[in-house]
Amino acid sequence: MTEKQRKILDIALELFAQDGYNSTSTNKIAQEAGVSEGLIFKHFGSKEGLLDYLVEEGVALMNEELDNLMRIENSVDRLKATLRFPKAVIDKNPAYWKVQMSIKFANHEIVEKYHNSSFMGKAMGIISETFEELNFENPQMETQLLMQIIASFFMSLINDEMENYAEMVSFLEKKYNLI
Amino acid sequence: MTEKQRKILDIALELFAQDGYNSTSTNKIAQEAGVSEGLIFKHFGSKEGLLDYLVEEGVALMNEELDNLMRIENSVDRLKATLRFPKAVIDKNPAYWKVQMSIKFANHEIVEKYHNSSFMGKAMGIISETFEELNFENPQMETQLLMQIIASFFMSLINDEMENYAEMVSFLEKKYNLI
DNA sequence: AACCAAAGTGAGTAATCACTCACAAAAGTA
DNA sequence: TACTTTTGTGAGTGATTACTCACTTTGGTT
Repeated sequence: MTEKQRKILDIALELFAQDGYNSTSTNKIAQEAGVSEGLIFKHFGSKEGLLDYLVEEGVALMNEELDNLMRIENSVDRLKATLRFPKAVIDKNPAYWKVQMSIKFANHEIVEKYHNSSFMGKAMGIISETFEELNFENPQMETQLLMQIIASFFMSLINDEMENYAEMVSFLEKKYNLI
Repeated sequence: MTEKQRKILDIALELFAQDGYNSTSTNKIAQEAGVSEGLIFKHFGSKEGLLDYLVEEGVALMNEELDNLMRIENSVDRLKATLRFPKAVIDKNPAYWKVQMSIKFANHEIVEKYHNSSFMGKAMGIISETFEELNFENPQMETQLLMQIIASFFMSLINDEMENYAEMVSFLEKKYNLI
């Protein structure tokens, strides 16, 4: 990976997150990266190829975080960490998830392409296992509900719409009897 | 409102919902509506003016639905109806909410403009009042959590990602002791 | 030094975009 | 009927878009 190649990716990620994929021109990316526009296409083939690369990086990051979560042995601690997961992940790399969200609703064809490589399955596995270990009455529905809640937290955090995240976490900890 | 004016709105709503606002050209709207492209601008000023009109219609629809919800006297029944609210609303007019979601993440400037006219405040008022009437221990946090859950349901339903909505509703009814 | 593949350039291109405008048809209104 | 207003047309425009291509520069190998 060349220095300029990395620069293109970094600037593209920043601009995609800030202005959206569709509203960011390859011309602007080239200018801000201090690079000729042609180089983008030499390296990534197309604008969508550039997005592909960034999405893959995001997926890799998310899988890493999920692996860390999975490694927590104690079920109670794992569930606690799961509740804190959205904020922890977003604080590390907000741009990747802003891009993911912006394409999820705007570009239907592109979303279809990425849908398979989703990490939802892995996340569901972790949560499901946790609720089973904790002997919840209906682990499947508990899993599905918590997945919804976490997804919603992701969206709110990306839009800076959740000031009292910590309070919400401790509220949920009480509900789940984790004290 | 002219016949052609209504036709433009209907087609625009359909195409915005299907392909997204940015990916829908005024040319295509005109063609599918059987109307000259100029007429769109004569009636709505700009492409964004057309979107404004549709968003206002959506806001009016949502406020109507919220008023209906508010009119339910019995707290238990109102909370039950609140849980069914997302599916009930989306089943009636899916296109409006697909458009709302697609612009929420793609067009940052446009979102800012609509953010004030949000009906979130009204929804929060209804739910908050319900939890207080039902003597929940922490009505504020309960409200915020349920708002998140409902928002998540909206998103999942729009993307056709929730097959067992009914099961989820009855699961939540048990959780909230509504049986 | 001679050579070559990869990295990098930047002017150019065809397509698409939202939007304009001079004009025509239709619909009131008197 | 004579008029004004509203509704409607469609060719045209400048700006922007993603992408191409002929070419140059750079870095490493023999």
